[in-house]
Amino acid sequence: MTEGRTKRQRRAELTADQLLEAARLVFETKGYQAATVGAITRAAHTAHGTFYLYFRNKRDVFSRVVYQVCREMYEAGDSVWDSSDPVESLRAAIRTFLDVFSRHRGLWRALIQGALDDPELEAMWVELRRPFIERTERVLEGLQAAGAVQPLDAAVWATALSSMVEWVAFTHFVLAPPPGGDADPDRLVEGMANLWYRAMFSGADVPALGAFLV
Amino acid sequence: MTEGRTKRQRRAELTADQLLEAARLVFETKGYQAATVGAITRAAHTAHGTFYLYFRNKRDVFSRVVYQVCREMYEAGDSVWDSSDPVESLRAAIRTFLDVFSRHRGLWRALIQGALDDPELEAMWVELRRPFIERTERVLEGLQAAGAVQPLDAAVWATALSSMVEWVAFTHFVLAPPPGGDADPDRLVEGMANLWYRAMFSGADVPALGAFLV
Amino acid sequence: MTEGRTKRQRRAELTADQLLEAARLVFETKGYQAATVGAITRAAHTAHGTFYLYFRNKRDVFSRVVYQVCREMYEAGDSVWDSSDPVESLRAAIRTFLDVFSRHRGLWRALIQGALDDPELEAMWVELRRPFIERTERVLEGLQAAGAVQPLDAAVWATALSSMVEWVAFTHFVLAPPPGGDADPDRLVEGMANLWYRAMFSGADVPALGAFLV
Amino acid sequence: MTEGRTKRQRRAELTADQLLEAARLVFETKGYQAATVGAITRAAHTAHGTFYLYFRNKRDVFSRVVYQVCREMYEAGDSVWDSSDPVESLRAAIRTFLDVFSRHRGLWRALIQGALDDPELEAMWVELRRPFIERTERVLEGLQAAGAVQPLDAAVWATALSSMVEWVAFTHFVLAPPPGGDADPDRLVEGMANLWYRAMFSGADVPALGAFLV
DNA sequence: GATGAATGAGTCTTCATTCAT
DNA sequence: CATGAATGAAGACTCATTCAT
Repeated sequence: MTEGRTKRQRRAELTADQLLEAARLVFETKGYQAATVGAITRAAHTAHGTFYLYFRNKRDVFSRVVYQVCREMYEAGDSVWDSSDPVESLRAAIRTFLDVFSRHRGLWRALIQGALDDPELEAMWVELRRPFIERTERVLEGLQAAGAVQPLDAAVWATALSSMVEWVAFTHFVLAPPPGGDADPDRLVEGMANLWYRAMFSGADVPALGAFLV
Repeated sequence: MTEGRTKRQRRAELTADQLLEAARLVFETKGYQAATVGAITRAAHTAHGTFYLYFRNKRDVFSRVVYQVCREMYEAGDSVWDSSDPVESLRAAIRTFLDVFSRHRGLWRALIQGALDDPELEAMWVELRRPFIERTERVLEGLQAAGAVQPLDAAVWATALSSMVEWVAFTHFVLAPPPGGDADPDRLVEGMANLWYRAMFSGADVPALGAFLV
Repeated sequence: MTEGRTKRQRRAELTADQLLEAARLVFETKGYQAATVGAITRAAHTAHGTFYLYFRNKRDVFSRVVYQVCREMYEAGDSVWDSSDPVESLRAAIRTFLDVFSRHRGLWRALIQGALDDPELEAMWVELRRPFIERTERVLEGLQAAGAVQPLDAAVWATALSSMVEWVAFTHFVLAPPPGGDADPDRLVEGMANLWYRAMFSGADVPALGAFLV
Repeated sequence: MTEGRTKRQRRAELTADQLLEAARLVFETKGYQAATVGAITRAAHTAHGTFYLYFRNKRDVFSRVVYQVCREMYEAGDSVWDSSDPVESLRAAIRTFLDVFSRHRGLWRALIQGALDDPELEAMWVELRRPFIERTERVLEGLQAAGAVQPLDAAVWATALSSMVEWVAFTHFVLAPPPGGDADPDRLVEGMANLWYRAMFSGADVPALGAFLV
């Protein structure tokens, strides 16, 4: 009896995994709106109706797919902050982010599509971004508390710097590259690490800006 | 004869304007995908078929609507760079951007939706962003040539700083604010101007970063 | 399990048959262009979407409907060629053709409409005609090889004679009869059989034609 | 005053001719259903509304276009029947028909489309065909009265022979040629002239047909 | 657990025709 | 005579979701 139930459970789990994996594939290649339940079940070699045994609807699978990937992303960022060289630390963090991001470019596109299509997905996405930003915020607060950087608005800076990396990644890896020049990831990493670094550790007084502006 | 033609032309222009305005309204409130030609003509008090007298299809109106707004945005940015106070210049530029942006939040949502839905809109959007970024790039190059800032990768920095402002604006004004804290535009402006400023004009040597990181 | 599947399959087959039959009816009465998927599903007591479960589109159903009828037509012609009386053989063949043709007059109209509307249907139609013509061609070649008829261009004759019967049938049974006199099928059969017969088995030398022509 | 009116009339006639010519072009290239009033006025460099000054609707222009061409066709057939060689006479008549036909293939397609689409056009077409058939009928009656051919049903034969040439022309010049063998017009002419000739002037007794049939 | 047949709402687009100028 | 702006009806096709087996 127990064995029977276990067998069933295993079958069910297998089916669920198939569907989830198929969904990821479909969302990745087609985006959120163009992905259909039919395409997912077809890719999972499952009957159409089976889908609704495991997921409430398209939104439901999607959020599970996204959740998985986000966790991976967040965890990837954990291991990088240990260098003693500050610039190298930043480089590594940014590079890791860009790596993971570009590996899932299709899914990112789908994520934005979904978030703009469905308020619940939007809320989910906002929630998923938060830990990333808050981690940065804590770093900045730490630096500040230690007197390593001049006073700054940690919350805003965290948002701004995170947004910067996120949106550069998006426009470079998700959008079709503009004709003429594809993105060089290394250059992006170097440039952003440098920017970030200087912003945090600057203290110089500088002359008026006006003269140099177009 | 001429009067007759002019009268007709004026009527036609009026109709076109009605449709364009109605389209803006509809895109702004419903987003790109949910906007239908029917909704637009209804809002414009026009027969359904009249739409196709002036626009090839949904994409066509949309790009015209977006084009209008983008021009407004770009031009709004032109008048700001004249202060002699560098930080104030930055503040003004960012504030202007956020202002215009938040006035068209619905349209921005629609723009991203459209760009992710339709490759041609995507291309258009990429093209619309470019002048903004290139303007920043020219500013950075000017500063560099004048020796006012340390050497930096102007192209990447321009992309990064533009992306930062754009994406902060998007996440704060387009996405539903997370429960708990709405964005304070002034604080965003202040924070980003400060960040930008320090990044550009920093020159300090700084201690190792590692110690302060979580 | 098997029973369940069979039951479902039977239901599905039934639905498909209903749709096919409804489609035949609709095409027959309305012609190709005026026939709509909506009319078909209404006639089949089916939801609109159900149609697309069994057919790709209008062309698809149509070609299946036509295919069915053409097979019937071709097979009807098989059994006739066994009389020992040559004229009677011809009569029977032509009469059979005219019979089947007039039973499906509406469909023939639709077939020509469809063929002139859609290149793929045109190709299908050309292909469906071929076996009819080629059968006649083989008959003519057989007669020639046996020395029963004088040398002739079998391919052209087969085309010409087939076209004759086909187009006479069309103009008499599909087109509205001209005011004044409906066609007498028997007379058509008799006349064409006679014509065909004489063409094949003539050998006489004849005087100049010119004198008798208007 | 009179001159003014005449000028106007000339202008009007010119416009009408432009429209008619444009219509012929459009029908010829697009067929009946796909031809639109818009396409015609565009080709005629005329305002859309101008069309309705000269024609009641699409059917109206179409029948005028077709009428023109049919007259040309009928007249082309007049000059051929004077050879003293009967076979050559037939050849010339058939060749002329095929020539004119193939020069207007597009219009023939449109004619059939129109006739099957619109009962009035159907009636017109039936009426246009009649003189062709009746001329043949009179020839056959003449031959019969002179004892040059054996008794035959002149009406049916005229219909049958006309249909033969007409439909062979249609399937060879209007329909896309089946892959493999395009039509050789000369061979068609020769074969049909031969067939027609033998049918009319045969008198031989022939053996049973059955043995040679597949 | 799994199946897959059935549903039906929802939108874009074309075009003949009218009529005020 | 000529213009061309406006009309609005009509139809194909997709797809999320349900439910009987």
